[in-house]
Amino acid sequence: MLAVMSRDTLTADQIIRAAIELLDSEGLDGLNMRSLGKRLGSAATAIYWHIKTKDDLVRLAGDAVWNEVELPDLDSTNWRTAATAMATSMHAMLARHPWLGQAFGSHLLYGPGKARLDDHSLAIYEKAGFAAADADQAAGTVFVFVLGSALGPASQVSLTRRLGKNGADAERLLAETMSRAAEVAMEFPRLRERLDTAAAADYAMAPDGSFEFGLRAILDGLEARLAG
Amino acid sequence: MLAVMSRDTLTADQIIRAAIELLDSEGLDGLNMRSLGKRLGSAATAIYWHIKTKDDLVRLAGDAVWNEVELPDLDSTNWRTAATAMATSMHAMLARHPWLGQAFGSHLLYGPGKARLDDHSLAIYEKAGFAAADADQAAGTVFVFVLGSALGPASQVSLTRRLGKNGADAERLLAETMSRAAEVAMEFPRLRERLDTAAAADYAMAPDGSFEFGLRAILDGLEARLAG
DNA sequence: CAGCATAGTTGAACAAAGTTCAATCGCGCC
DNA sequence: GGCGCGATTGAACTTTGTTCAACTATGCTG
Repeated sequence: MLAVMSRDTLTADQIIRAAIELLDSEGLDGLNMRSLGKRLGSAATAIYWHIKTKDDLVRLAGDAVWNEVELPDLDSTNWRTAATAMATSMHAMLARHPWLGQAFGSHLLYGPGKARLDDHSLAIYEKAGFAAADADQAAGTVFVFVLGSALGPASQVSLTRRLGKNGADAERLLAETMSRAAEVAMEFPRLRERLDTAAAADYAMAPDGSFEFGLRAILDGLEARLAG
Repeated sequence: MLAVMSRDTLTADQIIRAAIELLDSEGLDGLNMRSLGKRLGSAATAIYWHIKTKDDLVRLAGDAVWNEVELPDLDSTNWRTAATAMATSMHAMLARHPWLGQAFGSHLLYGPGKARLDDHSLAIYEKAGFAAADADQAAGTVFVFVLGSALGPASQVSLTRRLGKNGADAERLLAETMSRAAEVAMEFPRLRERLDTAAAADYAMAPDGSFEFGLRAILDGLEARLAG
């Protein structure tokens, strides 16, 4: 039945796990087959026996990490607590795997992992009292917000890597980029005002606590619709 | 003063405009220096006289398209109408340039175009009555939602191009991908239910009207916070 | 136990794409 | 007419995804 291999042989799971590690540390464009092969202790081309293309690998890795999102129990909590917990867990997952946001913009990730998520989040909004079609859209709204929130950090990882590649000090160049952004912002009254108070460079990214703020606002809006 | 060139010579503006056209039709990974050169009627390497790197070009193109977003007049409308108009205009812009969502996840776009947008959107939420810090977060929430909404379509463009590259019929392969997604969804009760009613393949993307739905919910939530 | 089929690996090699560089071109100016 | 410099060119180098033919080792079958 199960063929037991004595030889040290690769498996798709092993490859996917290693790919996720590389993606986490190097970003979406830091993943390449040769260094992945090295990490696996085999030739880069051995991977192709198990996985069709790099795009496929990204899709598989992308779908795998959705499984890290915790699905709140719906029986013991009200919908809003559940919705908050799930969005927060997804947010945390995206912080661990910033490349997923990017991948979502280019690889059309849809597999069992994402389906598991979608199903549960629909359950939450149906429990809240939304009709099927509205539950769809409510879930989509939260999903899109959480995903969008991950793009800024993803950008930073990607950029740091790209800048650091050509020998130069990555941190310094990133800081430079940020300060150029600040310079641009200086020309606008409201942005300038912010630069005085807050850390200038952080402006391009989302300010602290903005995820919680946004999530609360969205759920408030959804809740209001239920009441109305 | 102004050096007038008789010879047909490239300008950065020309290059950026051509790059935007290519990006629109081919997606972020469809842009390459050689075909851009061809479109400009010059060697690919001539571009490097005017622009440092391809990454820079993407940043410049990305910042340029922000300028297509219309800034509503704040004196003649209430904040909510203005916020809706601006978000809708940005949504439309992203539909014209789906690659911008992707670029935002990898190139840390911040320039005059984006600053112009940020400034105006802060003005809207300050007018609404938010204190400076809250206006920041309110603006960020809407921004992230609109940006996130663009990732699905971007993904589709990117994928279509990638799939169509190797000779195969892009549409057919995309349909196949979608139906495989539908197959996965079949294993989950709530998703299956939707596949019965709606067009199955569209599920992975945002359903129709979900942008308007989400935007309304977010603004409802923000408005409630002002009242409370 | 010999030999064979087959799963799995390897390194060479190709193609696409970003970028560098030395050579050159052509325009305006002395 | 020749010089300088802004701008262009094509060749070439590098990185990276992928293919392919050769090879290896493992389990199976006679």
